[in-house]
Amino acid sequence: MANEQLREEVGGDENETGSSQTLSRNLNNPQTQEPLLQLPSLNDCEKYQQTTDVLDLMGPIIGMSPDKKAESPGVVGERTGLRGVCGTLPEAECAASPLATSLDRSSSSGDEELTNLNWLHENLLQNFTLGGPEAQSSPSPLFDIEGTNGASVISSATAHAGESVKSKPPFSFSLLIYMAIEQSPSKSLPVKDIYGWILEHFPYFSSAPTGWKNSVRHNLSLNKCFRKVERSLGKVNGKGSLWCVDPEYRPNLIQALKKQHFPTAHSFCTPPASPPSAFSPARHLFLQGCSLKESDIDAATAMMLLNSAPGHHSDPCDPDSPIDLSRPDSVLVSSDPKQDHNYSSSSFQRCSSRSSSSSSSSLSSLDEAGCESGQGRRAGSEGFHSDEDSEEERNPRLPSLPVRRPLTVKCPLPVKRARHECKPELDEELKEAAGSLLHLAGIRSGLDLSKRTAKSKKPEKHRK
DNA sequence: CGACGGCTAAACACTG
DNA sequence: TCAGTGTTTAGCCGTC
Repeated sequence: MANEQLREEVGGDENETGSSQTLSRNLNNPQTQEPLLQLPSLNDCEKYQQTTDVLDLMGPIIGMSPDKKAESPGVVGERTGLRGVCGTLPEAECAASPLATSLDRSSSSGDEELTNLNWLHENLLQNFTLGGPEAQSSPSPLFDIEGTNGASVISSATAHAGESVKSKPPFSFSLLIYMAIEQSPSKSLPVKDIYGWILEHFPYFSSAPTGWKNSVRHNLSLNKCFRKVERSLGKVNGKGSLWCVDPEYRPNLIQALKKQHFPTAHSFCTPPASPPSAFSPARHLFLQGCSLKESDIDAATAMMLLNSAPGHHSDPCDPDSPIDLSRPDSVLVSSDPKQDHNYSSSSFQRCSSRSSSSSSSSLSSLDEAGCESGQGRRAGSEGFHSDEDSEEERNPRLPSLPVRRPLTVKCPLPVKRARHECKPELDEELKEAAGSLLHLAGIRSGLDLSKRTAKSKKPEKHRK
């Protein structure tokens, strides 16, 4: 039940050829069957391959090939990369996305300005298709990150990485979980699949002591960002629940991701060679599962942002909309380092707090559809605290998920309407995304990487 | 120095 | 019975 509804919500049946068909649906205008996104030519892709590595960065996270999915034990092969872009967005809105149109323009304009935002957007969205049929059909290495050619990319990166492959990822468990969940088409994963995703993307854990699984579960249980969704009728295999990201905390997680601290340098991160040099290290991000530069995480962040913003128009009232970049209080990127660790900024709550009328989030829908989690949220202590933790929220046994969180800012508009009303703000979203992309491109001032120290520098184990 | 975030370990209960 | 899952507690470390 839960699964079915989740799948319905994300816009497609995951079965059958699932990925490709769903991707087609997401890519094509349902009315005209015209492609919503003009995919660049192969030549373009190859050109980009020569000039940037950012796609390599995005690949494993955003659009791993279905083949890879199948290989992954934990990650059920029911995701498509593009889902992340338009998965929860009505196709019509995807079609109306200024981003899509701008991409059309840019992809045909032949603009080779490396710092051109269109180019960046194009690159990113190209990469968003990595997991889709285009990825499968395209012989371009860009679209075959993990396929035949991708293997070489990976091996190449691994060769560069050396020991770093076994380095601890610079992400916190909550972020790992978040990424795993966000990468799932249904935006929810069982613990096992979360394990699988982490293992797949961060080989470090494959050789790490199993304690990390405990940590994952610990995070899921304690971190308020994650919510448990009963599989209920949909349970086909095994025990356990599905876990999803609480939409209310999604911005927090994204900010956390954006602000994640990283090791500043790693031996394998070879100096960039091509013009968009700042992209170069990004190649290794999720292939290494470690050793990121801050620009790398910005890339990841940009991915996440784009994953949920342009084209995937956020409805400020729709918790299902990952983030509304147009809202200044949504993806709040504070310059205050103190806030970097304070994910509980009330503005987040304001922006993303679900209204009772906007409980159309995947989770809320699930909840309303009868798959009551029955667990509400526990009194999370780890992760992202809400300033508005009410007594109700602290009561882990209150089953009223949809109204679990007190409302602070109401969205006066019904979901559907609000979506339309927000469209003029897409420019702002694009600007936001552009900012992230500029970060991604290394066009940022004063990378104070030196300020940041590796969180994972402490030796594994042996601590106690 | 304290608060806080994060990680790890452990214990326990529940469930398939 | 067992393994997986979920929860809780405790302690430690690093950062601010």
